[in-house]
Amino acid sequence: MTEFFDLLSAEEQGLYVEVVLPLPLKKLFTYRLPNEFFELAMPGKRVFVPFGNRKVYTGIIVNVVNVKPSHYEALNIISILDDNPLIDSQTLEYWSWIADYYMCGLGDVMNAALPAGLKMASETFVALSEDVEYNSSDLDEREVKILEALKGKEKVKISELETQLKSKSSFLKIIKSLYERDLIVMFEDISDAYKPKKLLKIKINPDLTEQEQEQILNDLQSKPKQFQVLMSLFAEKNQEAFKSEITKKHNLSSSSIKSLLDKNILISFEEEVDRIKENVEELIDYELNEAQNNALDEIKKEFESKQTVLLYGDIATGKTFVYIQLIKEQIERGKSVLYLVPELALTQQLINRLEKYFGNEMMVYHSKFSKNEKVEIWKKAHSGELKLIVGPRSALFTPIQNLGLIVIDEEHENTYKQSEKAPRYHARDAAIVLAKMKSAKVLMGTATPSIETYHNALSGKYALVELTELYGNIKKADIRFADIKFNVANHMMTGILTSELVSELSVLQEHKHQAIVFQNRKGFVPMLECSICGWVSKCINCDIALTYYKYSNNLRCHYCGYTQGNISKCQACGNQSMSIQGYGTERITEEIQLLIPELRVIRFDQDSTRQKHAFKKLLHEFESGQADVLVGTQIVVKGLDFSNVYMSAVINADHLLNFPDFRSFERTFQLLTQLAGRAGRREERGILLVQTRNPEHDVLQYIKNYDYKGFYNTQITEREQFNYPPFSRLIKITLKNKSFEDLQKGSAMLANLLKKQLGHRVLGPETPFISRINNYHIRNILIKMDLENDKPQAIKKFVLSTFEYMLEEYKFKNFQLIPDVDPN
DNA sequence: AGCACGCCGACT
DNA sequence: GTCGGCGTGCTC
Repeated sequence: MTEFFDLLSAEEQGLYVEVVLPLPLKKLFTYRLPNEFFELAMPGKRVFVPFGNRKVYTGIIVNVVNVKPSHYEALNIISILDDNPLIDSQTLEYWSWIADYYMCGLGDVMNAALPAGLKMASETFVALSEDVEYNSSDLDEREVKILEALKGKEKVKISELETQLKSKSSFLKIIKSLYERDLIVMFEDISDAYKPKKLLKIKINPDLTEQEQEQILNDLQSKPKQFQVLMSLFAEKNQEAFKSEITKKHNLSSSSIKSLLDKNILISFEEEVDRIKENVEELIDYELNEAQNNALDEIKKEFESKQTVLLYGDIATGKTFVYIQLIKEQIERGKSVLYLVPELALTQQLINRLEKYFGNEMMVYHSKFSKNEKVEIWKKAHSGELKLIVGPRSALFTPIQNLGLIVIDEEHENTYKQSEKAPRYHARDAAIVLAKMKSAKVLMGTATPSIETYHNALSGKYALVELTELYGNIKKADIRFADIKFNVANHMMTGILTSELVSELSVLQEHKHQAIVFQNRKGFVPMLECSICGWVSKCINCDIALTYYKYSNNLRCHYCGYTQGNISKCQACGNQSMSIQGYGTERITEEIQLLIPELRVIRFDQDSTRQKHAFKKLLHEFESGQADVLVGTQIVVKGLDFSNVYMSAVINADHLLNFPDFRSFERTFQLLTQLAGRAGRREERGILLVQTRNPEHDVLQYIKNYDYKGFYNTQITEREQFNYPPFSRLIKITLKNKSFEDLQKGSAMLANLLKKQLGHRVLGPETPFISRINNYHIRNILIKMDLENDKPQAIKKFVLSTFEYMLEEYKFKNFQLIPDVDPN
């Protein structure tokens, strides 16, 4: 009786699943569960669901419920993709935390967390109808083109067809009309699902008796090629090998293999292989020095009572060796480790080193890996096979099992914060939350802690361990200032190079030294200015001066890519007196070259390293001594260890110091200290030469004296005084709109709405430094939340509901409102 | 995010 | 008059 009743109620109500979709939408979507899936449905499993009138997406079940949605008819799910949940409940909880804390949708988190190969979506395909016959004269030129393109093909992605034919927007209409005349068919298909890679293996037929084998060998005397194949297989383990490998190794032809297969002497079969090959070099060992050993012991002791430890150690104290030892111990205990690095491209040396210690148990999570490769790493992590994953912030989402420790190298790096797109998370902070959920430890290391982290370490929230003894014979660089003001006053400047820098550069070759020259990209880019009226060529879409490129002799916008060619004449006063202002790396390279022609100078920035291997090539060139000077942007500061660099130089420190941002001093300290660490790492003491108009500047003096603590003290006082982090939490709201007036009105309105409730916490709207990008005008509103008295989650909720309220208002529907929690 | 619909300007 | 641009709304 009860059974019958249950059945009836299931029939009446049905079972439903609430699903996250990998889209930037806030809500979950509810689907009906057909009877055959009742048993299989559970949170964490992936499902295929229809969405909109054609698309199919991969979603993840968040809840299984038995309440029928009241306002709409739920669609059925198409299928369940996993036998076991891909995402466990703890991970789902973690995702929700990120979504709530960073004010984005769960779908945004899902999108960031799952590799593309695990969230397949349908794509529209088109193909010719069967037995289609058409008369070209009945059709127009473009219709014929489409039909021609489809000829002989099973199916073509509609998006590919569109790009292939370079069609404009009438494309879809033509497709539609062809479809209505039954000339073509359209259907949805899942493209690019993960496919394991399979290779063909060959093996000596195990059914052959020994006598038969001998007989065959005898018979094959006259066929030396086939004989050779057989002999090489006998040498292999299990008398089997991958076909492609064995042909390569012994220079065999596949035709001789084929005849052996035909004769049934060999058999063939497919075997799944890893796409990611590990170059298992011989593992090596090392020994810690006394200081490192002490640090290690201290860290372990602190871990007994604290979750998070900050290892504050100067550059070149060998922090990496301490990490390695800790990782080893974790692995020995059956735990696994996540090792976060700021940017993989700049960490090659570290990765090579780690590979030597951990070989196959470690894997790098690289954004350049293909879809399928990423899925393989994911699966390996999921299965517990991997013990160490090294990667950038996104590696935080790999499903590593049995997590015991997260290492965050160069904790202060701002690349740990994702700002461009949701989820706008800070990997350092999110890692700490993850570790807490998994009862794992966190070790952060840096020579220049962020103010927030050091504050937490001093206040006892984190433990603090110091490592100050320099490794080997390394000496800290001598930091000197070259006074631009003095140079200018005494006519000693050559372009932008001070006499001090020139004289150092001119003796480089004589002393067989190398140098690194740094120029901040943001601070000073070359632009074209009229020397009579001061008019500057600006981008037509963005509020920003166009950057001048010498080699292509044109102007380009860094934000939208707009280019402009004809640039000899001032468009305001008409004079032919445009001159280059500002100095990019290109101009600096040129100036050095002009002054000291025999110096070999390499330029290293986003432009010169855009091509895939250009980066490595340039690095190698410099490393092997084929160049004397490396000129570059931020990229030269980080992680590059060149043993022969005697000097690093900064073209203009004032641009760094004066950058309008409460973190600009902190960043200057970090940058210059790191740069100093790049110079003179052998027996000889190197120098960091800083060009500035203000050598007496407090911050520069702290840098010169390597006095982080002194610097920290001034900073923390200032942060407290102006109520900046770590004494407050920030939410930056960016508003974007095409209409300038609407933006003005809307941003004022939002600020007022927020102020009504939050009062003095709300700052702005403010016009950012670059106030228009791609024809969108931009305003910022900043919310400072009090750390002690405010409830951040309540404020965030209020902010989001205010967004909704505002978007409901007429004219404000087309606003982009982008919240960024803990902005950089 | 994608996709359809519907409203306006510039062209065969 | 139509083509094709873009703003608006909706997706279980």
